[in-house]
Amino acid sequence: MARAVDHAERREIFAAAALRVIMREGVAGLTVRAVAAEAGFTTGALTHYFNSKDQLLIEASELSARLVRERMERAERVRPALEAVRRVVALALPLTAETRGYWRIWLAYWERSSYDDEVARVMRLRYDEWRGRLERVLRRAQSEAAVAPEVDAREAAEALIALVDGIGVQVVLGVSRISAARQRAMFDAWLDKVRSGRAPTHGLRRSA
Amino acid sequence: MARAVDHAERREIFAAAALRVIMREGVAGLTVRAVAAEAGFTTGALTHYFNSKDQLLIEASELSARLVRERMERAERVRPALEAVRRVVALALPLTAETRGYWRIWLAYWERSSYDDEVARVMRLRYDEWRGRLERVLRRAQSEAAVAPEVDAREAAEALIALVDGIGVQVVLGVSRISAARQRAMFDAWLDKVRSGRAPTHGLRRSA
DNA sequence: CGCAAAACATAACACACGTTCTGTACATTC
DNA sequence: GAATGTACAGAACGTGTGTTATGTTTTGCG
Repeated sequence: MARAVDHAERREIFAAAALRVIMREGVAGLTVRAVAAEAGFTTGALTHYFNSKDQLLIEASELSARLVRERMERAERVRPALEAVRRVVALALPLTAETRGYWRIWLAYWERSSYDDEVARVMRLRYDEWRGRLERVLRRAQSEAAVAPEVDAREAAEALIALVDGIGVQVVLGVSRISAARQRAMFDAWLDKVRSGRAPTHGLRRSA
Repeated sequence: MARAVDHAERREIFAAAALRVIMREGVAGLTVRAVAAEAGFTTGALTHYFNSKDQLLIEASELSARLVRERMERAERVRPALEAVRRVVALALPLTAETRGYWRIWLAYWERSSYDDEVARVMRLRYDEWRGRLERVLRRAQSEAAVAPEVDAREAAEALIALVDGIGVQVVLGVSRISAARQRAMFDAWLDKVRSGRAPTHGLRRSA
């Protein structure tokens, strides 16, 4: 036997390269040759770790999820809960260049999932996780009386996802330069609808 | 000379076929052979009317816009203006199977526009038209005192577009079965924020 | 009619793609 | 230090692609 390299690590290198290719040229530009070159290898190396392009596509998607998950979980634990809602959503909004890159990737996966069942299945898992996270933190905010008790947490989470997705799309398309401030304002307007009067979270402003 | 067929009509036949192919298999499945077969012709016929695939892609996009524009313009003229807002948005929401088909097409064009400059240019025009329409009808509603005067029509239009896009994405992905009723409820909740108190449009409920 | 141009069909072309196959350097185990 | 399987490189293969080139039918006009 002979093994000097970490198998999982190499796979992640290729997955990360795939994400960069998608950011630059879309899923249509995602070829095994392009990914291999981006990673600094040849197709022979890539096929040694992935025996199909579909596997690579899925693994890249899972990498992108893993990259944000840790930060999301940290933001979710913040107290008070209403501030956690703010931080979690702030991580999802395309406020930074990095997040805008992720939005381009997600848009690509959305398109593909509309006719690729395997990708659709993975996307569904991602959304369940995302909705669950929002639902959880909204419920916590309710228990702290920061969100009105008559609000249905599940429906609120779905509405919030729709808002965030809508903002993400417009920013990626560049159809209207929605500034970071405007993104926050749109989110705050939504949050105001949902909040109960006696929330003690006033004056808490986050950085960019 | 010899011409028995309407040139523009034939082009539209191919453009419509392209839309159907995109609906069924995404932009990745949009091949000149597939479109020609879908239209009941061969590639020779297609190239007689379009000398590049990109031209076909753009023309198909313009067809999809034209198909909804007429209905949009009709809905926009409805009075009172607040009801026009409702109808225009209802046309955009993925309430029917037909509209859901269009959403799949638009999603495909979004993805492509993130790395194809020509498609991005066309998409930008579409969005300007769409935002302009919403802005116009919202302003009219303001002049009828159905929307609060302090609302910025442009910003409100952008927020509304984000909401509609977000709903559209979730429905196309099928990540959460947002019913037609829920879609309307989400829109109504948004509209309530924007309305002034003395709007005379209560009790007016549209059909599905 | 005759003929020229339009409206197609069909085939060929060059290329890029995912996949597979073959070859080779190298680290590890005996 | 040979043996052996890993980690790659690089080329080849078959297929599907957009485009182009070459036919064949159809249609209007003098």
